[in-house]
Amino acid sequence: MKKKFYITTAIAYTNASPHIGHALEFAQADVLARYHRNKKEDVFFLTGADEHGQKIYEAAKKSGKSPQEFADEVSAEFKSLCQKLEISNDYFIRTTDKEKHWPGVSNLWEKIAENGDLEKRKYQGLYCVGCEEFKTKKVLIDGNKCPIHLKEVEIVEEENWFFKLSKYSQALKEKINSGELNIVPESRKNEILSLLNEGLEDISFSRPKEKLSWGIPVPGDESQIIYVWCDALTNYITGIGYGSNSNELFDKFWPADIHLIGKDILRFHAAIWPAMLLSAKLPIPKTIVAHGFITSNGHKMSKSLGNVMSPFELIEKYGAEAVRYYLLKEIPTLDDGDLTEEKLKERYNSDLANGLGNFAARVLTMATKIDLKDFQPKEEIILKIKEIESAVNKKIEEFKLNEALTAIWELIGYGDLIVNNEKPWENPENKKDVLTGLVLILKKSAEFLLPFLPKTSDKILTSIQNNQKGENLFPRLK
RNA sequence: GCCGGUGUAGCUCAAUGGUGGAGCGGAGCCCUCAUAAAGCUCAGGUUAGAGGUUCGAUUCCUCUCACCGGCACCA
Repeated sequence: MKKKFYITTAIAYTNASPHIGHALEFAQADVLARYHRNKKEDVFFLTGADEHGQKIYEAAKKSGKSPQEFADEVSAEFKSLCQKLEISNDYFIRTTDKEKHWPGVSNLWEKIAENGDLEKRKYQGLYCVGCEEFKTKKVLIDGNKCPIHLKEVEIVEEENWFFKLSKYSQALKEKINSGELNIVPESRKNEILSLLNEGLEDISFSRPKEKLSWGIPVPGDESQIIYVWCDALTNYITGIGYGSNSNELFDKFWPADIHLIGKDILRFHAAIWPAMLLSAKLPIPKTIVAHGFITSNGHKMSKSLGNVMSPFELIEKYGAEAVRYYLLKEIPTLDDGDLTEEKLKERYNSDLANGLGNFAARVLTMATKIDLKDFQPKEEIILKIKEIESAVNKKIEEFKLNEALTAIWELIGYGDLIVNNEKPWENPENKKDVLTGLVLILKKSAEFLLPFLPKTSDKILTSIQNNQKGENLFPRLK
């Protein structure tokens, strides 16, 4: 039986257009999905959009649209980004999908309720009338003033459904310690463990309809709307059919092998989500991978700093493959990384134009001039390729995609060196064994690169197959 | 405040209890199959600072400084 592999990204919150950070997460998940597909595993790759919540409701109102129209438009942008970045997702789940998503959320809610883990309680909070929302003590000025309105907050009571998260602190700790729930990287795992050591508190799982109008109603309690966590996190199972009339995909793919997320939402994925599943008596995900953020010139990207980069613009200007390459190579997979257009150009020229592109051109130019049938590459080359292959696989499985790329480029550099040392152009007929080796190196490089740069790899492999030089893969940038 | 992490060549980072490495950028040399690409050589860096353990530490311990992250209803 074929091994299955189910990977998800976080679903994007559609209160604003995609930014480069979304592109990073898409690209990383895409590499893993393609890698496992190439290993002939049965892969399902899910991404999607979180389209509920008061923020979206208000953003829609501001732009004079209905919340659904607004969500449709922004979601379309995310779908378009996926396409332009060559993301190979199998489905795009939307939380406003009443057919695909809502029934599963209601279903899961009921399962959790059946287990006695939902309870209606009075929630007492510090409320700012100006903001129309509750504030935590931490953000208040002088302990009682709203930081935006500088007015004293009021103590307001409202009713919420609460999820008894506290029950699950110990169970989660055991699952994480035993490795049943794996959290990558180690430092993030330790953060979660220390959080669990302090003990989790129950959390509210719904809001009164007056406070949160845009969302899924609580089953059996029309006065309340399901709050974001219970709604959004559930996408990971509704995206593969949980709660629908066909459980085929769900039965096959759940639990997720990897939830790839940003480090900012780790707590929700490492604590709340598994606790919900435990309560509902469903299997918990196997691995949660938290990636870092992109800075620009060392600064966090923000609209006020004016250093926000549009992924669409970068793709338009440099091509999807170049953007993918930069995100995957220059941003360490599990850490923060920096992106500027200047660095992107530098990387493009040094690695793609002068490295891969030029190597492909010089090898193909020589190789296509002569007939290479029946020649064998040297043993040494075959060994080198094997060594690189196992390094690449190991790095990918450790989620160090940038280091996997470094290994592939070591192979390209090895090939360049052979060309210089052997000078096959001087007497091609007597150097057929050398050229055969070089073609093999190029072919293998392209194969290893398939998950990272699918289009480029295809072009190289096609050129080799057709024995044609093909187009200039990455023209040098000025 | 509490907990954790990091601090190595201009930049990004790797490594080891015993004469400090790679990639990129920069300088020089050289070849010409190739996208004026590739290859070779060069950076004299007190491995943040101070102290300790040790025959010997950059790698172990302590302290100081700097920076970063976590400490729950912002998704």
